[in-house]
Amino acid sequence: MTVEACNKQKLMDDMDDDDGPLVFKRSSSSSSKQSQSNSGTKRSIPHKHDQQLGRPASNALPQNGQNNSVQRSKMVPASKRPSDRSPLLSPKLSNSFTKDSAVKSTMVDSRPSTSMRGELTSDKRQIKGDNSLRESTRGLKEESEDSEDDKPLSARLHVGQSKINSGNADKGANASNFSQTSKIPKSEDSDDEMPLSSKFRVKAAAGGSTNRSSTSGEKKPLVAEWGQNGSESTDRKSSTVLKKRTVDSIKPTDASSLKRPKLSETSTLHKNKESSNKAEMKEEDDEDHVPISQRIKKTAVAEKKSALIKKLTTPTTPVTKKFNKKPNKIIKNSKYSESSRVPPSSGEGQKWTTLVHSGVIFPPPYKPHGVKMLYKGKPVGLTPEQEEVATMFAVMLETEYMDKPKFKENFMDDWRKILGKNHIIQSLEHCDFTPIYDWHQSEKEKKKQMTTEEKKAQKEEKLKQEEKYMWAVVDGVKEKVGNFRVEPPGLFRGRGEHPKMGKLKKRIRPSDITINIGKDAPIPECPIPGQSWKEIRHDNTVTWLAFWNDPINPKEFKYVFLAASSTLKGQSDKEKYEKARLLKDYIQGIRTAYTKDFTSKDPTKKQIAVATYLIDKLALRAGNEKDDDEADTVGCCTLKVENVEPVPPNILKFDFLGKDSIRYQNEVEVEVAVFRAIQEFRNRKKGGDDIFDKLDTSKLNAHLKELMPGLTAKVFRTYNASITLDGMLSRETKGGEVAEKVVVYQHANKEVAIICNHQRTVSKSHSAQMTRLNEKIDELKGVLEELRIDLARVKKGKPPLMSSDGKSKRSLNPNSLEKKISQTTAKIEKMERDKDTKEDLKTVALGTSKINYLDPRITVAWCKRHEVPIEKIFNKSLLAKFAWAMDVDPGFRF
DNA sequence: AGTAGGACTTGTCAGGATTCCC
DNA sequence: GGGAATCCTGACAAGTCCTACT
Repeated sequence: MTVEACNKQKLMDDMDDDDGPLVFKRSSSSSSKQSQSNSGTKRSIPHKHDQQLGRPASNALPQNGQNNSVQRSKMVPASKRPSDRSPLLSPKLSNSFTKDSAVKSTMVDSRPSTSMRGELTSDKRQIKGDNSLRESTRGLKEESEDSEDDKPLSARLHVGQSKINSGNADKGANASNFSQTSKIPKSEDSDDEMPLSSKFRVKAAAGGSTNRSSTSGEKKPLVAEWGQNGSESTDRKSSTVLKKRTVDSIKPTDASSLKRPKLSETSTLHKNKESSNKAEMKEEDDEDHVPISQRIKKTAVAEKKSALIKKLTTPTTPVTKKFNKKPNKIIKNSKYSESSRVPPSSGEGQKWTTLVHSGVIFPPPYKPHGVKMLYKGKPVGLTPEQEEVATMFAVMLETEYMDKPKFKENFMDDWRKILGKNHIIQSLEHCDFTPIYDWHQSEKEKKKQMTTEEKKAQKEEKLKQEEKYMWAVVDGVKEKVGNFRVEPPGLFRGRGEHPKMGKLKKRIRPSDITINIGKDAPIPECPIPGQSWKEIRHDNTVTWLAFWNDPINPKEFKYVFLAASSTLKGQSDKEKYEKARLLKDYIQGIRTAYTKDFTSKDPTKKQIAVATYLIDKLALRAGNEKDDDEADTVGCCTLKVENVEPVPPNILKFDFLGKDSIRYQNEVEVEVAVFRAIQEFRNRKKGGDDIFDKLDTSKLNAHLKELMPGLTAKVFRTYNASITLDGMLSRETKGGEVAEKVVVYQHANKEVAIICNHQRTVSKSHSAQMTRLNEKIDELKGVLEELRIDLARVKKGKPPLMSSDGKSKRSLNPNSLEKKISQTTAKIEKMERDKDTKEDLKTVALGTSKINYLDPRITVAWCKRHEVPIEKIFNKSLLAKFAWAMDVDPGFRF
């Protein structure tokens, strides 16, 4: 533990120094999704002529070089229209500024300067901006929404949040702890545990952290209804009945079970769950005034930490399985004897003891179609091998890749190798792939036209062929395999401006594949006669079942792993969240330490401090070094001078391409010390030079590990995401319908997605869908108006109005009319909610954070507390993936 | 200490499956 | 019943981070 004790006065001084406001601005530029040079340019609709490639009519494509996707987000009706919601709940509404406004909002750190969290947290921020502007724009809902859509995700949240905290100021409660050590358990609602980016909303409602005790949900824990592990799962379909191991059973030493031994009990005593939960809740109620982290007995905390530390440094001791809740599959008279099983991760990095599987399945060999493409207008015959590659290109005619010279160049280079030097085809310019494209389209159409029976038969046939590859037996437990299909050959579709896009991804053969399997297991038969596997290994320290070298980048690998629902994956998932939870106990000290180092004389220390601050505050990725043959993207450690522009007095403007070439744009007001440090790091450097020249991810992570065992840069992302969800759910869930609670969840989920910059392309049909919705709403409003008139007339004894087609309507009694009116009103409200939600989420991808960053136990516990069926939040595959989290205590807090 | 290799997680999208609505 | 909307899943690209080697 190298976090040094912090001198309180020194901190205060630092704080005074940096006492300026934190500003989060929206940038005025358009969509933050990607930023390729040609981004946003709608492609014209050529047909055969424009590039001689025979490209048919095409649609405009999204900016990151990928096709638009259909609307994917799950629409959950909002409980209220955004305009009716508290502005505190709606970033969008609270920031109704016009598109062109350069600085949309400003947050001020209004915290008393005596706050210990001081310059780090900036937790009490206020809108500095012009009230009248705010007022005047409040009415411009539609415009503001539109303008919001043009904002980078990263900026949206900050802006949105800015209004949320107008100066509540109960910081500093933990000040006395602050200087002691970096790992002081503290109040769960302490701002120190909140992501810096979302702190300012802390304590928006009184007793925010304690509302878990106030819901009726506790009376009837849903877990009982869901079943023990919540995963009904595909597993049941399996022909062989095997035993399902649970994560808890594997990891009896798990931190959380140490922390709350009761949980395990609860899960075992299934029938008594209700009462036991009640009892637990009562206990929690009694302790409501005590922060959760302090409720845990100190020894338990110590144990938890030491357990984790141990896990992180030494292999876990094998422990006999303690519980075996609701085994999904049990092999009758199995050869997989239970006694022989050892929990994964036991022994020296051992992940399994026995492993049986059937290897991988290969795509079918290429079937030539014989359709001739044109070269200089004349049909050209191609060998099947040449035709196969031509077809790969032809089917991509309608994609944005056709606008990328690099793609075409790489394709042509590789195709030429197959065509041979003296082939008639010498230049892509003169190629017309339309005949092949058309053939492909007609094949697609034929497939579409197949009858349901034919489709079903085909599906069954496929399933029959694949069934045996779909499963592995790990330590006697049947588990789903993730990606058992070998990738078919194709053209590499690198994202962004990947230098290798368009290159031929050659066909993978058995001789390319290394199989990993248990020593005593039968070696999978090679599915292609006459060929054999490259190598057979029996390495039980890894979880992969097979791998081959990436044909595009031969020094990299493609692995076959178990599916996300497998115990092995679940276990590592749980460990990930436990590590992030542990960070909660250290975060205060870590922030103290890096704040101190903002002004360090040691340049490396100083860079580490500033980088850690950015990772903590903005949830940036670590930023590993990249080769020249990869897309030019950056993360924190690889930020270039040109990616961060300091704007005095203390604003940093970020603009860079991150993972998947997704653009990150954000303007953030930072500590003055950080601002100065960044200015200094940029001094005497060119635009393309690294800001953090003394730093790389290994140095940064090595440093982080000194602060907390197992801490790496990415843990901050998990931590920030999960603590944000936990906090928001806790603060913002009020009573009401399930649908309203689901909206609260969506809202929290959305904020996390914004923090993590999880974007998606707007669906092609979005605007059409919105138009249709508006039309329907208008229509219903017309109906409503008519009903009201009829009611008034009927009450006066007059007949109802004529219907729109001029016929007279049946006279209804007032009661029926009133009923109709309320039904129609409800329908309109629902549609308005749907519309708002749809608009709200058109550029935000909620799924990624749900799958990767949000501790599922937060969600499960919240569902239990508020009687929200978990199926409203998790789909079938998430339920399977998070089976390990399903029996969490309703009182669980991250 | 630096680097490459290796193993695993995170991320977006396409397209199939399912549901909704007329 | 059929088409559109929506949901879900798999594919596979692109990250992170650990470890072993030099």
